[in-house]
Amino acid sequence: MFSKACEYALKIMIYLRSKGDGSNLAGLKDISSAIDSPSAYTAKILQQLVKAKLLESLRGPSGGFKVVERPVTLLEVVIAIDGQKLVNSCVLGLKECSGEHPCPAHDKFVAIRDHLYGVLSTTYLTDMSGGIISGNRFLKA
Amino acid sequence: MFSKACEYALKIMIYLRSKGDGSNLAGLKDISSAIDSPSAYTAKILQQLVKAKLLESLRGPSGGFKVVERPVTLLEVVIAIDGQKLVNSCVLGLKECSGEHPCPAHDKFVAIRDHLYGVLSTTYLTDMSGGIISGNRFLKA
DNA sequence: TCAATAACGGACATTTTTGTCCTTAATTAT
DNA sequence: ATAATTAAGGACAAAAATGTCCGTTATTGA
Repeated sequence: MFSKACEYALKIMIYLRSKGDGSNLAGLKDISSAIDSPSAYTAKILQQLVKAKLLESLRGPSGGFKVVERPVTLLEVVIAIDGQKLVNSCVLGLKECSGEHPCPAHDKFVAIRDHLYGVLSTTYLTDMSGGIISGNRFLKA
Repeated sequence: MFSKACEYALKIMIYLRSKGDGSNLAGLKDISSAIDSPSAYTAKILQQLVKAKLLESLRGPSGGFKVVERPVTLLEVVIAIDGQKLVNSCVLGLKECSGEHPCPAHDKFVAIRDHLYGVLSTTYLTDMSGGIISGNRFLKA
């Protein structure tokens, strides 16, 4: 469904939000250990999230990453890493698939896609971070 | 959502069903041109579908492929190529994600997954092939 | 000022997925 | 029988995704 990179990105964002909104930074090692991801690869994803303006970073000792102030949806994270394809492109891979020129699965999957889009676009990081803080949801095995 | 191979597989199956149930075979060249896929790669996928007992093949002149007699769902095709992961594994990639040990997105995605599973398991190739036969659904651009 | 720390960024390595090529085996029609 | 046709299957190639390494840059605190 999501690429590995996108799975990591979602976990990163949820984890960082669970650390609080304020000046509460987390560094690479902290993050990759919290979400159980390869550290160097995680660094690349953090960079992408900073470029996408979903994270802010500070260098130097006591530096790290934090989520931007405004509310962030899961959809923004997914699009930042995997692009629009999950939500836009034809499930059968047709270049052009629309009401005018539909693939055989078009209608059935419009409904699924709408459902997915609805969840991703209305679920905020804060909706996910509560369970992490209270300890009954998990970001690693 | 689906791998490229799985997209091809779904198109192959829908196309072959649209050719009729009987002794009406289609060969590799016919198929790969109908669904606009690389021929040699398509041959590999056809082999997988034969092994999965979703297709039968006949060699020699006037040979080719046809769908097995019984009704086949989209889910069977997806599982034959992409395995169980789309329907089973955690969207955030947790090894173990369940009601006992859920990821933060667990509940929201159970609903999406159920929706997807429902469509895949109740949609048959015949439901998709009608539009191809009548010419108002398409398998290539 | 200097050393330590942490993000940045480029190059490289590995693995998986996608795609190609070519030989072999089976079948049909001549 | 033989030639033509078609699927089967192995080996290889290219591309994309995932993952690693290492030097550079910015910042902090001593």
